Formats: sequence, C-alpha cells, structure tokens
Amino acid sequence: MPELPEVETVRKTLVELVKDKVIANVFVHWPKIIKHPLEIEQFQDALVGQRILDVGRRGKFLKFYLDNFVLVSHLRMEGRYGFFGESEPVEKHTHVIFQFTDGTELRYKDVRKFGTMHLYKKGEEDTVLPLSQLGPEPFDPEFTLDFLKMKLSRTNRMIKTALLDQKVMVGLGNIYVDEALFRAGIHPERPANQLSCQELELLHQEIIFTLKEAVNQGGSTIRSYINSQGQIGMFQLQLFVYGRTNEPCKNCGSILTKTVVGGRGTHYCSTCQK
DNA sequence: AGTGACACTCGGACGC
DNA sequence: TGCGTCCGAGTGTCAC
Repeated sequence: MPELPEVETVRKTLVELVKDKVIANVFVHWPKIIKHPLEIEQFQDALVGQRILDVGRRGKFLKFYLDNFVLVSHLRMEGRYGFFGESEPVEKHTHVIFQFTDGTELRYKDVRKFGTMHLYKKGEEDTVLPLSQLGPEPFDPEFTLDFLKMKLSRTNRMIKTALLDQKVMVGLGNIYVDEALFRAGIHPERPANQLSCQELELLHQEIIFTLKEAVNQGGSTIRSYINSQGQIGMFQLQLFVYGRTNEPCKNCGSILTKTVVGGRGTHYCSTCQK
C-alpha cells in the first residue's frame, strides 16, 4: 500500500539500480496493466533502445525518464519493482519485464494486477491523465498554509475524504491521512470547511511532518511493502492509530476506534481527536 | 462544477 | 473442512 513515503523510497533505491541502462526487450504478460498506449506492440516498440536517464516521482506515481518518453507507473496496493540477472527464475505474479542490454532486468510484480503504466512522449505526460489533475507536492513551496485553507474552505466533505483527494494535494493515502489527523487532533469526519485557523495550521504542519518522517524511515511496511532493494520500511513502528484498532492510544490511553469514512477503514482516538 | 458510487482486481480473512 | 462472500487499496469513469 505505497503512499508517498513508500514510493519515494522505491524511487531512491530504483534509480541506483537502473540509471543509464538501455532497454533491449520488453515482455508484457498481463496487458491490462499497460493503459497507454493500449496497443502492447506500440508500448514495446517505443521502449526498445531507450536509455533510462532518471527516475522521478509525482505524488504516488513513479516517472521513468527515457530518451524520448516518460513511463508513468503506479504501484497501487502491491506493485513492486525488482532488479535481477536474466538467468534468475521469474517469480510468480511478474507481469512486465524490462530486459536491458547488459543482461540485467527490471521486473514488475503485482499480486493484485492492480498497478498501471502509462507511456507518453516526453513533455506530454504532465498534460494528460493520470498526472494532469494532481495537486501540489507536500514538500513543495507552493503547498502553503494559505493554499490548504483555500482548498478546504471550498468543500464540506469530511476532512479525511478531502485530504485523500489527490486533486487537493498529493501523497496522502489511508495510512498517513489517519496519522496526520491524529497528530493534528482532528476527527476524520469533521467537515473540511469547518476547521479553525489554528486547526488548519497544525494540520498543515503535521501533514508535512508525518510524510517527511516516514520518508526518513523508508516508509511503512504493513503487509507486503519492500523497496527495490528488498528492504522493509520502519515507520510502521511510529504509527499512532493506523492498524491499532482496540489498542490503547499512545497519547491518552483510550481505546482506539475504527470506523468507515468515505468507504475507507479509518482509525482514530475519540478522546484526542475532536 | 463538485461529489458520491462504482469498477477495477484477487488473495486472504471471515462466516456458515 | 469446504465453500462462498466480502474486504481493501488508489484512481478513473460515470451519473447526478
């Protein structure tokens, strides 16, 4: 369940492994993962001969910068990239293989077959879905308190639902939204436009702090997440509420509650979050 | 235009 | 034990 910190950790580890590799062959075993171009042959033909110049990130999407194209990849729940020698056995649930000219391979594995890949000409990728409508990055200067205030003042959706909307801002998923709301002392079902200035200020601060800390810890490993070098994250040890239903709140000792908010399992402390 | 419901996907958890 | 059903994740599409 990669959110921004996990994707950023994958990006960092991945770039070390694949930078400057030249693609010799592409094998697609589950075509539905490729969303653009829909013709798999076009996808393969475009990639062969391309060099990987860099690996970037936009929200929860990875961006592979190639000579003439950008490959936009979303891991969804359980997508993983692994780096192998071509003679190594291919693991179950491997759906896409990028074979390089030096005999190494980048393999995309996804038990849920839920991840996506979009290939666009360089420069085109930010003007079309899935990247075109994304809000600001939480660590960018444009993600100011005033920006967040403006966005949230326009909606009476529940604050959790609003923060999960990647058009408002990118990076938060179900784990870190629950954590940020706990740290800010805000109940996840509060209407977004009814937060006080003080609450918004703290929330803005805690969103950035939570995501930064999680990046520093290499993300959270809840069920299956590992980075591209096979290492787990460590931030799960610092979670206050996510996955701690019926356990005591680390702050006040009350038993933590789980409900459903906007169709998402939602963890919070009814004493600390008002 | 903004918003909620649903589709996508399937291993594993759960209930009978 | 064995089977069926539902859950969960993030995003795109669709309908209101």
